Amino acid sequence: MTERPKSAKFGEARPTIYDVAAACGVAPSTVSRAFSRPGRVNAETAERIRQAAAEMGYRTNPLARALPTGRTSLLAIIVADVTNPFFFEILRGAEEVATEAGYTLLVADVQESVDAERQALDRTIPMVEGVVLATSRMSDSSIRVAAKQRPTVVLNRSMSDIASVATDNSRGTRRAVEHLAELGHTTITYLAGPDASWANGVRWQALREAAHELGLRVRRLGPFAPTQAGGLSAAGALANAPSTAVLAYNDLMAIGLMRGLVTLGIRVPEDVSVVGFDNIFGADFCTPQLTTVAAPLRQLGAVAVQTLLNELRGPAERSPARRGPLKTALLPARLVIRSSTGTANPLNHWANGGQPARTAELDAAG
Amino acid sequence: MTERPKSAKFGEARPTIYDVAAACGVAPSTVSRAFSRPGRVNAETAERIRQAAAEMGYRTNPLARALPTGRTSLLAIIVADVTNPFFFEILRGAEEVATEAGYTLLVADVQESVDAERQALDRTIPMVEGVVLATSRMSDSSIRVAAKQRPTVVLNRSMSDIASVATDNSRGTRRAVEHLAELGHTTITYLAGPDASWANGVRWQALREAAHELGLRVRRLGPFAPTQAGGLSAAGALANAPSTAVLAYNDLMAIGLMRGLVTLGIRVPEDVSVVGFDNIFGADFCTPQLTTVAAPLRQLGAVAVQTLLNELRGPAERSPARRGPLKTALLPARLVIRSSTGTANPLNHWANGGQPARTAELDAAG
DNA sequence: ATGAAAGCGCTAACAG
DNA sequence: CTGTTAGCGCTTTCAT
Repeated sequence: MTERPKSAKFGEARPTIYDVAAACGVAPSTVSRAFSRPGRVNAETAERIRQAAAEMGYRTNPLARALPTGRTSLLAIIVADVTNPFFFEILRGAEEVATEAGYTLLVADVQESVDAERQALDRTIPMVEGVVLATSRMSDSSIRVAAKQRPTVVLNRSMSDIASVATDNSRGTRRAVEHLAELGHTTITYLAGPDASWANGVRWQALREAAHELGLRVRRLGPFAPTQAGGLSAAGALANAPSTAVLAYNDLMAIGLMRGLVTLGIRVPEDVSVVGFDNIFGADFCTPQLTTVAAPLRQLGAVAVQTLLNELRGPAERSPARRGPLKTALLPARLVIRSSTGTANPLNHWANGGQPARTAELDAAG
Repeated sequence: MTERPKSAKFGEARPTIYDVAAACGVAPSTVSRAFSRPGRVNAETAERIRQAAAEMGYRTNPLARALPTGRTSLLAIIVADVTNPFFFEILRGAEEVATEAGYTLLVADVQESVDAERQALDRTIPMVEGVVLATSRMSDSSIRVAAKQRPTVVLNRSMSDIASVATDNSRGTRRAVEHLAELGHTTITYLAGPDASWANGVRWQALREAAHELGLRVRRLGPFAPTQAGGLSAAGALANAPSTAVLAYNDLMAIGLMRGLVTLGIRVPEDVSVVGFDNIFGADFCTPQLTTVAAPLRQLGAVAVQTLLNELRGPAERSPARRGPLKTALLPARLVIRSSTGTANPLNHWANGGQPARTAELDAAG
């Protein structure tokens, strides 16, 4: 080992437990205990050790500690796209509880690529004690292999054999549908997101059920990219299949959609009402302000890490018996009504006079 | 060492170089070399080793490697607020080049708290090879103590003895002032951000200089929190000191300001033109769309990490001689003109009829 | 080109 | 309660 960062010009060769032990006339193991197992050492001795350590500027070396124990105090969170505002508050929530518990959070951005996701996992897993997969694009089986190596919890997804936490999309969707029904809309168009997205499936399904119960019809367009650009292109598709109410896969898409709509001369909410999902940063200042099913972002991140922490502490609990599938924690969503939704206009020229839909129009029960 | 994560139920006791060595009939050190020092071992032997390793599922243990060498392949980036869209693209850029170089990025959110920042540093420094401080709120001297422990680069700040990378705020500000001058504005109000912000000082200074040269007058209001809420309260302050043109410390504030202005019945850009800084996510879909001095966000993150990597490779370069201060890398900003700026209306009732300013009105040369 | 051996700094039995 | 003694898995002289 030639030039270690610490010896070269950085760190000035930090003292070790040996140095402290020598200075105090005790064994290194005692110093070790004084720091890692307070209580297992005589109060006075401990105090003497702490004192000396402080003076010498001793700091326990996390690497050296991690090697024999595996406790790195590191947790990883893999996000599909750091650039997506959806994750901001999730990260904040996750960091908060991780830090609180003495852990450091390692954030890996995989840019919506399954490949990058697998790589990130390969890279980080050996260094961390646990992983939270936020909106993973990987298959269930790939996730299971990761979960075999380290405690894992999935976010925004539901798996029967892996701890999961997600937004209660069904209830949220239902609230949105009710809102639209109250405004007099009779047909709702769903702008689909990625097929690989768990939430996409759940939202569509919930929409169909709620619509069925309330006697509304639904129709589906897409899939589109879950981005502003995706929403923009959805505007074109929608123009070919007019509708008075749209439920977009997420806010980003909804915002893009609205921008696309104005350029086509279609007004929101006069001509079309649009509802998004998530309530991300910006939903309150786009024009018109977006009505959306708000996900409890901060809480989602917090609960995910909390769950992970619990698994780290007592993995013995559910492992042996494995009685029945794990229930996924469903956090409540709430509908935030703003200005992008309005009463359905039965005389709406645009929605009634458009060309026939290019997409199959289904009865909700279909 | 009782139950290591790997032995319990996770990881199934991964094979070590000893296992691989035994399987190949070579010494462990040879296996080690085969992986860490390709070329220093016979091509055939190396191949044989790789083969066996692959079959046995051997993976080098980064922790064990890090202990003797200090090479953790970890870099830390400390951000003031993960929730601030300003950082999204910076993180993306940083992650990209870090990953590219085989490093993993550890993102720490310090929620705008100097205390949390110091803690985060304490926690991460021993585990990482280098640090980038993105928009640190700490004092120069605190930064220097960190830099003494690990290679460090500061982002959005300029220090003479620490590698720095920042946006060329002066030129950017100047472009904004020119734009406003062309539109016929004669007085520009600066909405100040945090005093502790380096960019805040630079922007204000540049504004004064540019205004002086172009014969405009300037005035300053604030400081305000660099958030939408801060901008909202600035709207009130501005109402007491009317102006036809405003330069806000950042986009978040500009957006908040515009929202506050509409509630006061003041129109943008008819009554006031507003210009922001950074061009964050949302600047293109707020109403009106924001004219702003765009920072090269992605590039900022990328260059910061790149600089750090360079320091990691050759710290010997500038250390001994230390000939003169380090020049900070200044990345070009560009003015993005959208809809929040318009021609000054000399008959503007609001700006001319308002109450006298509560804030000192200074001549640019003052 | 390869082997033998000595750690990196800390933790964890196992005695005493 | 504290000392002794082995390692954790890998890297790196130093020989051969």
